[in-house]
Amino acid sequence: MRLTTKGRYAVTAMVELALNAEHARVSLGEISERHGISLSYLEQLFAALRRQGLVDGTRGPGGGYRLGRSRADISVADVIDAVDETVDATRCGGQRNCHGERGCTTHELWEELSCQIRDYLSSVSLESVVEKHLATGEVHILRQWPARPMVKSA
Amino acid sequence: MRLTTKGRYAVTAMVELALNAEHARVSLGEISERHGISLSYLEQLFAALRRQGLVDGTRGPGGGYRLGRSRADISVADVIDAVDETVDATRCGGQRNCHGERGCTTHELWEELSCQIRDYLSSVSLESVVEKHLATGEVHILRQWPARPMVKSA
DNA sequence: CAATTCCCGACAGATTTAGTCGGGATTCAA
DNA sequence: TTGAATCCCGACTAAATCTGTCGGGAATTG
Repeated sequence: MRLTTKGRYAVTAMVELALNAEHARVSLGEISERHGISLSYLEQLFAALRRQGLVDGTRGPGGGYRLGRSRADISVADVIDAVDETVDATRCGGQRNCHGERGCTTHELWEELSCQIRDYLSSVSLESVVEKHLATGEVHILRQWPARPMVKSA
Repeated sequence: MRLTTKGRYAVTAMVELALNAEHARVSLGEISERHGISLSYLEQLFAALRRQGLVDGTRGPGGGYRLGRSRADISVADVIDAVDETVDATRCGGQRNCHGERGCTTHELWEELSCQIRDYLSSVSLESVVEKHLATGEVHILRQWPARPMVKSA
């Protein structure tokens, strides 16, 4: 588990999606403008999120992204893992280190710490983040597009 | 708070120190050989740790590093912060982003998450790490040097 | 059709990581 | 006093990663 600005961007963007209603779409352009993240960079991040099934994109005007499943069902760890995708790199199997008979006990140790952090972040869902957020500050829905009207002719 | 291999190296090395008795010294050469980390890189990390008072170095044969204070009094967060030293970079003061009247609520949100991770890592002392480690695996003291004999003439 | 948006891959600059090198300074012991 | 061990320091470099750009394409809507 690594924590970088990349993960922060991803979580920020995912929270933006979570703030919207279940079926509303949010375009990357909106997120880009709102948070000053480059559109193409967002596209890269969302490509990874899409590969993990965390988001679901629709093309064309009025299109955009929405969460791939319920926001209660997506954890912060899911999001960070999706964009980081350094699967292990900590265990000693692939490393050339770890001399002596003691092996890599301290590596396992770090792995354990890493797991605990992951456990913690796995326990935080987008829903809980949103709720905490709503509790402290006002939020408005953001899109200008007609947001895929419920009744076609309305 | 960021989590990278740099922090992992630092924590690994600090645990190595914590595994030794209060007044025993461990040289960077030993740690370097044991974990396959370059000596000079370790020196850089320890320069940062020393600046924060987390370790205390002694030169000359039989010298080395020991913890700057009790291992119960050093948290994993202390160690990671010492080598990362990215003071903020998350808040919006220095950033050119955050358009619109909504400000950077999602930034604050991330900051909050980040704080929670930090809180968690602050609650984990080197001592607790060592204890957990001792509970699961065997450990031997590592130095070959006479380790600063208690009685000079013995 | 035109506009909007997702989608894709290659590229490039900046930053960070990781490591190298060459030299000190200090301490210990022979 | 000499030599070895070790910390200490700064500059430099190579590789990786982060962050962002560019140019194009495909799907959808109106």
